[in-house]
Amino acid sequence: MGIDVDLIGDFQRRGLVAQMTSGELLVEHLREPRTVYCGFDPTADSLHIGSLVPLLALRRFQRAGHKPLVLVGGATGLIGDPSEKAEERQLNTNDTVAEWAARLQSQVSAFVDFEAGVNAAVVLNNYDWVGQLPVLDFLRDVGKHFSVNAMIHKESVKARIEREGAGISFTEFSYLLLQSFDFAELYRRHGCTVQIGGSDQWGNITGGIDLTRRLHQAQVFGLTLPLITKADGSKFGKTETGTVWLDADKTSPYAFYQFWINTADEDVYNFLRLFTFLSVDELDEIERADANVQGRKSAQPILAEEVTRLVHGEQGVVSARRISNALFSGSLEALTEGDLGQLAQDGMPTTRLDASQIPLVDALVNSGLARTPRGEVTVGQARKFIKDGAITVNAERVQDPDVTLSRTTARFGRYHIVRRGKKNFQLFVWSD
RNA sequence: GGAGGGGUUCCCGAGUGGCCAAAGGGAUCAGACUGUAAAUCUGACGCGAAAGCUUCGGUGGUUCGAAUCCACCCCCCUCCA
Repeated sequence: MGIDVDLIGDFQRRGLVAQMTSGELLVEHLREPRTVYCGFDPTADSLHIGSLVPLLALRRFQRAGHKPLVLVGGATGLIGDPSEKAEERQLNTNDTVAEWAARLQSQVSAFVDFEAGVNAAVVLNNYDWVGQLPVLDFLRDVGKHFSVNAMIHKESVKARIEREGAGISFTEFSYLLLQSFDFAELYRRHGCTVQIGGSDQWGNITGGIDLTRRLHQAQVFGLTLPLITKADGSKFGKTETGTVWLDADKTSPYAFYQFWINTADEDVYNFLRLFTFLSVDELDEIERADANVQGRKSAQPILAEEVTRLVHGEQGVVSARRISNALFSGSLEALTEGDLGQLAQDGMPTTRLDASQIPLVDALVNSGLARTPRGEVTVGQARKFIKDGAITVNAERVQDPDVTLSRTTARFGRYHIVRRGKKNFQLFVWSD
């Protein structure tokens, strides 16, 4: 397999480079097949879309002929990276972190290729080399190479020291040493010479570069990826329902697809560059074509399909698209009994009903549709939505707050599709 | 240690005895328009169907009545030492 010597050029054209060490040397270095790593700490039971750019970047390296190491931070996750938090974090228990680490291992595996021969991916857990490390060895062999004077000037540490009422514990302060040691250790064990990560990882990466030079007299490299920003300044990756997770059980493929299809025009071409493998030329073509389109741009559906396919596979795309088409094409009446059953299968938000009837207000509350702007679910909000004309039952607007849902009004005696606002749907299924 | 300034509803920020559930802006949600967009316009925005109930750092007090006055306490900021 040949090496794509223009990998960094492609990264730059996509806007995927925040910082990199010795640019010229790195480009030169990547003319040969190399081993590159990126770490993911288990801070939750799933990664979210914030980790997507680094994951895909690893895959870009692999496609260019390099060998990706995906590091799950079973050890570092026990400590907590101060660069990710404005305040000292609560430590999670060993069991919790171990369980999360195991989950992440299988999750990240979907993003790289293990059958690629010489540059097949490897998933590692840094607990394997840090977990049993004698503290005295660590302090003498690793700690000796770090200057506290320099460390307190690192961005992440400085912010915490200067922040009123926050501070930083020795535990988190030493995070840098652990991650630096990872890089040195991956160099020693796997010949890994490149580390990538989010832009907040720059300090941790350069720490590893320095340590590797001191321990092994070797030149290794680092590259950070940009923080994803939106044109309107709001935070990327959040919806009114919360974080967009990669785990299908936490964020369904349908919800995931919807997140992307709702991308603003001002962001969508940029996101296509960051989150898909379509070539820059193809993307330019899409943008050019869209410029002449008056209505719906073609970019959002492309983005949604590409990213959903990467995360949830072809099946995820098919079901997400099936639900989306059913709900947003405006022809709910056309759905057959089989279609409705499929929607539930596909992971459309569903509530099961046991009684023979239920007041619409209660249904809105039980399903969580009656969510106030503040995030609470109340009866009052349910009534308000109905009065405001925000509620639709089986495609018909309902404005009487005393309406009751029953089997007799259900489609095929089983289904009610309730919509709140423009794009919040809930499928109610009456049990047999 | 001394001298000032301040803590108001998700955020910013008015309000200094009743007309205050508390101006205005932002965020959010909904309606109209539209492309499941942006911009714009409209409405909602403590809880409650309502009566009413609970809010203005905390605890007490004055008063017919307090976010507004008094006492003490907690926290933040600025300046001086």
